[in-house]
Amino acid sequence: MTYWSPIVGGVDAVFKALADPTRRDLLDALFAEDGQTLTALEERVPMTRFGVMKHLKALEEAGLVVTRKRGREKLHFLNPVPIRLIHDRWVSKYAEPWASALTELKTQLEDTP
Amino acid sequence: MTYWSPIVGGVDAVFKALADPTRRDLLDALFAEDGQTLTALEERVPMTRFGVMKHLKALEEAGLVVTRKRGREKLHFLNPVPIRLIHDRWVSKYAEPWASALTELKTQLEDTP
DNA sequence: TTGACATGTGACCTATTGGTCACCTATCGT
DNA sequence: ACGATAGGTGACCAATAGGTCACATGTCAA
Repeated sequence: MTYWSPIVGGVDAVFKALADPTRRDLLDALFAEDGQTLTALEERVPMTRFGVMKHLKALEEAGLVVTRKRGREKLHFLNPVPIRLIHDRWVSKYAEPWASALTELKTQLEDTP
Repeated sequence: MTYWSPIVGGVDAVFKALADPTRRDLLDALFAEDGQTLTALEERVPMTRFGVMKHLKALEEAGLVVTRKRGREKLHFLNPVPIRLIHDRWVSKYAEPWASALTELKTQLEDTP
């Protein structure tokens, strides 16, 4: 069951969105400076405005980016919620057991005289 | 600088590998039961052996799966290291500030009389 | 040794994706 | 009102990815 999901296209959309290096670069750009406009982001990436627009659309549909319009410009903000959900519900599943296995090993070693 | 990398194709390969639902299913299958063979995994997924092979190859090149040969069979094991690296170096960057922002807010609220 | 079994390779096709462009709408400043 | 600026749409193309198949190699078990 899903309690609340800002992820329109589901988990799959988030993973797919993160799969492209350009989109990760855009997230990095927004992480460095939030609320940037399309034309500002366009300069950060070797691509025409239209390519950037498509990537931003993918990020937005995945819920990784939220937007607000101010006059004729569109401001883009990073939304960490989906990536946090991915982490909590999926990444931790694989990463944690390994970490705890290490911890157990450590404990075991320390407990052995 | 990279200290040690089991990720052959780099971070990008890992993200790309995780982007496909079939490959995530395969990881789930290996998470449920480690060391499965190709034909065993084939039954878990609506696809021919060859499709599964390609997906496993992608997972292996991303370092998410490691293999061992036993006679004529090839055993597949889940490797949590790359996903852990992704988490530590990338996911946490976006997820953590948000979490700490919440924590700060909480602290602030509690400190206000 | 012979047949069944487990996996591997390369060609092949189709659907999807990344990227560009011509053209269009809306808003700003003067 | 005007040109300049910010963003949007749909068509289009090339590259890649997902999937299947014919065929081929290595390994087990009787």
